[in-house]
Amino acid sequence: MRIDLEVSLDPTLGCGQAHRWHKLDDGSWEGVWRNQVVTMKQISPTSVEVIGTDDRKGITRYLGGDDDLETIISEISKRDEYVASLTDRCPGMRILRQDHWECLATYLLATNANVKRIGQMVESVCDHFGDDLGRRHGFPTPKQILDGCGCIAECRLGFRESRFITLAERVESGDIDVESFSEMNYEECVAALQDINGIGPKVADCVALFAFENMEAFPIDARISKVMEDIYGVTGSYKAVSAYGREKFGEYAGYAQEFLYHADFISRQARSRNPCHCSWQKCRRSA
DNA sequence: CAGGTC
DNA sequence: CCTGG
Repeated sequence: MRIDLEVSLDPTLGCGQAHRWHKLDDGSWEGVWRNQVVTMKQISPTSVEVIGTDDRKGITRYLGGDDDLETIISEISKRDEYVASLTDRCPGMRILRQDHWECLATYLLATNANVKRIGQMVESVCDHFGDDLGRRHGFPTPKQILDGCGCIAECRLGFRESRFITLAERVESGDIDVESFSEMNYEECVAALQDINGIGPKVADCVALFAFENMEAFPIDARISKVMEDIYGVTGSYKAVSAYGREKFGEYAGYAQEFLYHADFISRQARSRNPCHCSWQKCRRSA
């Protein structure tokens, strides 16, 4: 199935928003979406070939296809020159609309772990408890996790394990109604999320942005924290830096965050691959 | 020490 | 604090 949409899969699927997409040797992306093994391949800047589902509307929505990129980019660009300069470099990057439960449970595991390790933990949890889909496993429901939780130690979640089980219990019992979060505005949503053990301000912002469509959320992770200091000279508490981002970039601050994140990701990647960039700077300085 | 949280 | 790159 071919989808005509301005979207760039590499920065959208491969930069840490969601954790189940793997890039295959042929350049396509394989992941699991709604318990279907889905493959997406970039055909042109404005079209992708999707295999594994025929839900055109659903997958388009998942890819953030309902967002008007032109409006969003113009809005965040007029608020900041630096972000404006980044948007051209990364056309078609979008914010995903992830499954509510999967996103929440995944980001609960994301504390104090690097991207690679988050992916390992998530994949392990899926392999242990999720539906067998052939090549991959689905993301488990709360019930599947609780039914199989005797062997959860094998997933090696560390100190996140008990939080993960407790979350599954609270959702399964109805104590937490995940769907109710989508009715809330940003402040309410983040506050409700932070009532969950193991979820602080950073994870709450990520889930509010990537699952519950609060596009003004501005999550501050280690990378963005450095960017905010280096580019804008902003330091301080999580609350302060995040509020600065929301106020500066406005209702689409989450998109601004993704552009800042992606630009830093690319520049660090280039620096580590090309050490002579550093020596060039030294030469220049000594000259 | 790592995309934090208790 | 768990665990692993």
